[in-house]
Amino acid sequence: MKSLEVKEGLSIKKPTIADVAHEAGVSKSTVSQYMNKRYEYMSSKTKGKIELAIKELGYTPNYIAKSLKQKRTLTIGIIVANILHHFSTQVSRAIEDLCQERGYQAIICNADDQPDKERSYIDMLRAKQVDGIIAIPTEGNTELYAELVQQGYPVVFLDRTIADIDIPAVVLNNFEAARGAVAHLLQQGHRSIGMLTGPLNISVRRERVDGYLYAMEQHEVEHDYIWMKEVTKANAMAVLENMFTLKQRPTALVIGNDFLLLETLKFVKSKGIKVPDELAFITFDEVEYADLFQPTISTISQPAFQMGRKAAELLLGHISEKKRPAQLKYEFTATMKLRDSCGENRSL
Amino acid sequence: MKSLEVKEGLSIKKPTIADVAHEAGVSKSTVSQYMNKRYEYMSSKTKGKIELAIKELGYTPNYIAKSLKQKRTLTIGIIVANILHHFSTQVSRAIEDLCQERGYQAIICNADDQPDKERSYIDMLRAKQVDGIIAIPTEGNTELYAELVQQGYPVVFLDRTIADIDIPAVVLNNFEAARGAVAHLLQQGHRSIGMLTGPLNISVRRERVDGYLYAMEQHEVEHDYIWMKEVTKANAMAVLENMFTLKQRPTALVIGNDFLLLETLKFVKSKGIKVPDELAFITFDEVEYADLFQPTISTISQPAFQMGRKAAELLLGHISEKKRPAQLKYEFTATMKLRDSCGENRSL
DNA sequence: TTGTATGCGTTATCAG
DNA sequence: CTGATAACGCATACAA
Repeated sequence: MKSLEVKEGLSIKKPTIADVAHEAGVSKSTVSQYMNKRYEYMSSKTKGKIELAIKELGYTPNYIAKSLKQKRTLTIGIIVANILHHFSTQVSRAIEDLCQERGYQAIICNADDQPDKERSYIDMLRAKQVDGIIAIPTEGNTELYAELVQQGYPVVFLDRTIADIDIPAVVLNNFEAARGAVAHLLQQGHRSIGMLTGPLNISVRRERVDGYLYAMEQHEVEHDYIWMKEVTKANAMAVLENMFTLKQRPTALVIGNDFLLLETLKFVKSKGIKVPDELAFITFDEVEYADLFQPTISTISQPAFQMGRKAAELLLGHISEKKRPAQLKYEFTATMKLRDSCGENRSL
Repeated sequence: MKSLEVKEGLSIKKPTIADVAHEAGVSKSTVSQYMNKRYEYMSSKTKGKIELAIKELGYTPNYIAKSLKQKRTLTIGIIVANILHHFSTQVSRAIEDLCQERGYQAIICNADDQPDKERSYIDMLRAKQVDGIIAIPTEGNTELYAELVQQGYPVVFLDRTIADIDIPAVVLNNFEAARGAVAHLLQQGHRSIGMLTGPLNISVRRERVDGYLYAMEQHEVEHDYIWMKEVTKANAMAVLENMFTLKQRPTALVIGNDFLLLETLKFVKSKGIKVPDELAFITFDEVEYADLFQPTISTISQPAFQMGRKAAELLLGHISEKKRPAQLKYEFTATMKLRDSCGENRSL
């Protein structure tokens, strides 16, 4: 009963490799060999002694010491925009899964889209010597990222990319996704189509807007029918209300993310607007209730898991191969899930 | 331009405290003093030299080395049931926020309710010398937790507790929450009330079932009207379908979590059941769409943020004070948010 | 096949 | 006020 050794409630000092060596009557290096499974030239007798000593003492190696020596921590950092967003949790989960498969651990950090927090997390992660970083970056720390890449430090961007920075990025084909959604709405007969997006200080959103505008222009829609609305969660309702008092108001909407979807749903409900007859919409991001809502909600679904996994593969590859991924951009495709809210099942 | 020093794309060795000492013409210990803001007996001249050298070299301290020396990592581990659950992300977020305030970092691990994964994460976290652990525990590693507590290692349980283990826990008053919900339904005139819960190998769920049964018995409901259904996400639909073919089928339901809520909604929708007239329900866990759904969904809402923050306070307190929290149980109260789905706004 | 010596980058102790 | 030196726990080259 090893528990007998630790009667007192005091914090017990953990046994070290030296203790094991002493207990087993061998040297530290031999124990070290054992721990790292270099059994090749080890007599089964010493092996047995060491095994016993380890069990006896309840020895577990100290990774901190190991890391200091080996200059790697088997840990990576993830910097997400906000862990409360589905997309962030999904990619985190995917990254974590791959890490576990490969013996790595991930530290998840919330930058909240604030460059200050982002910087402070990067600094902390580096101080902790994490072997690499996967980030959903803001655009406020480009010099810092440039510095990292220049030092040969493994970094992979996810979801977003930053212009002129030589860091591989796993992204969605946002332009095409938005363009396709708008094209579908146009084809359904809509002419006045709105786009509701979060602040355009983020590449992803700008690309989506570009796709939207491109589709509208291709279809030669009059300028009066183009409603590109840059909103925050706080003012989305007000903007919608205002827009819908106007004559040429949109009959369809492309919504930028699940948060804005909620605002839209709130708006629609409060005004008693009929979906999709009075207003059709399709939203970026899959939501769990898409199929259950009345009407069901059309979505532009991102392969979040695959994207997260890909990012992790690239980063871990970079770490182990010691050379950065070949491509600079790994693009994934969104899939439209057409349901009732964009008028799929009605005759216009 | 410090960037000039690192022309080659090769991985640059980071400057150490020794490099700074050399550059500044002082000793390592003096630089160390400086880094730790022990300026008391330091001439402003040396201070300046060190400052300059640090900037010159772009020196940042190595926390791994620091941790090895100081035997603390300023890192804690969080073991959650599943990061894809809202509750887990919310508590993680709350914990992380407090950690950041106090200069700690959190490593989030997904145990997926699998004791094996849980054990392997605990081992890994300990190997990495994290200063403490917050866990939503399974009941498959009680000996391991017993060992930890016996070693005086800081652990706090969250959401769940384990019998006979001397570890402080932050929990919901599940019994009372379930009892209250059932009492409300009874008061609304329901008699046949069902309870849909996940597998009962988890204390939280058993407590809720106890609360449910207590309320039913208090109200002297006949045994035929008690529908306690232990289901998984996979078979929930089938169980519901089966139950609703029966004569004494429930007219109201208490749902155990947001996953089962989705299944119930799917069921209700596929069968065209009218809520709340043909079936009323209330669910544990707040969902973002509760107010938007048709009908709006009554919820039993947990103060996830406060619970997470409390757990973090207890753990960080234990770590810094070096003695465990006074109480063994910190109980939070759920709040019922009565909306349409449990018949709040209709006359029976 | 195993042991000895040295260093990883810090901090702590104690002289000076 | 500052510096030399010894840890911290492990891995590795080299010796034996």
